[in-house]
Amino acid sequence: MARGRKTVTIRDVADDAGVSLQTVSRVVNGGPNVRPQLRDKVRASIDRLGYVPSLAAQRMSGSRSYIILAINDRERTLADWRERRGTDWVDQMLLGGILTCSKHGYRMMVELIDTHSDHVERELGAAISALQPDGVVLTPPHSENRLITDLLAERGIPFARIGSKQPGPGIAMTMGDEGAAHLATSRLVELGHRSIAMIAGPSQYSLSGWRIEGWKRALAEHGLPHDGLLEGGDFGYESGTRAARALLDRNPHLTAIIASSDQMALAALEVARDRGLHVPRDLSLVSFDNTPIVRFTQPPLTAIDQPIAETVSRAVEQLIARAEHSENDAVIEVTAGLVERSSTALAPAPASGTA
Amino acid sequence: MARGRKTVTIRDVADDAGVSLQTVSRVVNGGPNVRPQLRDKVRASIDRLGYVPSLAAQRMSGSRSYIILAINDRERTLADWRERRGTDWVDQMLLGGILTCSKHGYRMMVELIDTHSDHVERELGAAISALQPDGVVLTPPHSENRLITDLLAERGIPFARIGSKQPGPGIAMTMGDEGAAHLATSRLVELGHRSIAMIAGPSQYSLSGWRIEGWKRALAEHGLPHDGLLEGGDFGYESGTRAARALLDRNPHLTAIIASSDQMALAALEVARDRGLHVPRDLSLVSFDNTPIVRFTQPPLTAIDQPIAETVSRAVEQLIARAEHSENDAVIEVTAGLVERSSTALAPAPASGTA
DNA sequence: GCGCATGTTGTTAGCGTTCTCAAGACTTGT
DNA sequence: ACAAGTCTTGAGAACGCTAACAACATGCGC
Repeated sequence: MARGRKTVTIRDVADDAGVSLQTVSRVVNGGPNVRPQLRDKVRASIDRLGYVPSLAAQRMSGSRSYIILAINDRERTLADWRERRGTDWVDQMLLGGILTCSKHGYRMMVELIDTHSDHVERELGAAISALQPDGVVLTPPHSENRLITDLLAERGIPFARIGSKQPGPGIAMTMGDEGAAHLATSRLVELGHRSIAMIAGPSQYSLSGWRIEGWKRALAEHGLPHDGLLEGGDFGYESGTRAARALLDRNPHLTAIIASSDQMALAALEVARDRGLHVPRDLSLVSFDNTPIVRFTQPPLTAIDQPIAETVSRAVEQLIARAEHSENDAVIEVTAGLVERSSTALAPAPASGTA
Repeated sequence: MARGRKTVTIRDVADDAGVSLQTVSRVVNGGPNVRPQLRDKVRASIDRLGYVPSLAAQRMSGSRSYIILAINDRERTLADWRERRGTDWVDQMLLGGILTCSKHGYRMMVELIDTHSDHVERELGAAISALQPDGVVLTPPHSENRLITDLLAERGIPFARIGSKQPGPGIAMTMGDEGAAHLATSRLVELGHRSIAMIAGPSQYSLSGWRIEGWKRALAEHGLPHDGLLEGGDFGYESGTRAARALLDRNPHLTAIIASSDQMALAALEVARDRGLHVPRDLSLVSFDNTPIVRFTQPPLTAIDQPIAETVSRAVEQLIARAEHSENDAVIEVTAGLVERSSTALAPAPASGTA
């Protein structure tokens, strides 16, 4: 029982079409020098027999594995998952990646690796040795981990660092964090806000820094101060609560907060509600990420849309190009947009009498 | 440049340890008859050289590929993704799968396939031929597609059908839909509700039917009617709006709705708000899925928690067991729990004077 | 001490593909 | 019409690993 019908191999096709293995291989791979007549005959055999080359065999003999590996932070992923926060990285990245891979005849595989562990190298090395991927996509906070990038560079595997601006080795891809923060801040200024705070992400993510820069730059352009208006968080809900409280305690005239993640924005929304502040009448709120959650809060949140899927998709395309004909490293910036919903509004008229 | 350091192969280890290839292979695969002394020596060489067997080579020569393939519905996945609904299947399933796979030395690969297309067979056949997975996880609505299950059965590949109760071929795994619906309904009855409606999922998913059954059974147990209290949806937001409106129009005394997806529950929440009905004071709401979204709505929704990750995890374990030593098919039921939040409350006292 | 089971190691032959190189068929310029 | 190329096809090796078997050591009962 359960005997699988024998697999159709290239040899079966060759026999069926009356040609050599090599000719079939050439047809399959779009080889250049095959007579049209023969090519059609071989194609017919392939269709009739339902032949599909074995990925493993292709990897064995050829130079490519047709596999792109996507590396995620295990710790963060698992935390997100267990606590049922939106695991936005994973699904957006996976879908963007899978689609683009399959468009080019590649496959995407996801690997979870601990950043904090001492054996990042071992874990990554093992994955690479086992899979021998043609390219690797690194997500923060792996993107700027020297141990990782050095290892990949040494092995000569093309890789893309999502959320990094450092030129080479590897392709650096950013999602316009500085510009996005600047955009959000400017928009708030436009709405009349003069005291605009930021809840930043953890400093080990460079994008946290860029967002702070964008925010500061926008404030500076309008001659607004930023002292006491910055709090740090770890992207998680609880840290958002802490940060929002601290900001509101410290700045009685605060009218707007930009949070570096949806979870922290949600927390800020809750803090505002607790204190009887109406969003957006009393306090405007902008978040980063634009995960599905923020459309269904009350009010729905204005958010910077992180184009994760698109970024990964473009990263994959770059990697495949490098796998097939070697190209140079690059720094690529995808721009993020602002999706205005109902958590932002004109700044309240300054309470002239108070404090 | 960019020449990768040559890969460490089993031969390098063999030479280093002064043994034959086969001995190394035995050590790597935990073979039974190797002298401890030699085994340690080989292990030392493996560690020193950082050897990890090539998956492709293992697949080529051995009978296993160490790959589990997870099949998702492309259409639904893409729709969810584009519209930024929570792509709950994908990430929960992926994470549950990846973790369990890697625990056993396997890898999980995700494939998106169109159910509606006429060439499901071709798409799936291609994936199987290329990857030659040791097991396949099918998610609804693929789980009961004869074309797919027949193909897998014929090829002798173990597979698990998530969301199916039909015994064999393949492992059938359900997430206790009938029981969960019964539980939610009973709980509402307990809270004093007498008119409890359901917004069901599309009929092509058998779980839609089971949920309806559980709901009806609970109602019947308490002598409550179900006429006019059922509406169908497609799991999406818009369909939920339509269904909720129809239910409220038709049943003036309606005090509770169970929705077969979070999106539809969200829609119902919005419809209630539009009509000036307070949730949960005037209307109780229970949803299915318990995706991250429902924790942050106002009020947070009571929801049936679909243990997707756990189910997939168990499915993977079953598949691996079958890949290694053949076992019989099975029907496995994982039970879903009810997470009570603030969208459910005691039924309002019947408005005695009205209609 | 002999025969035989059992434990341990090595040898050989593939797995399905692509790469390299060589050989034959067909052009082309003169 | 002939040499020199170009296009087309095929043969054989190689990729890294495991399965199957062969060979040798070791232990045991008698």
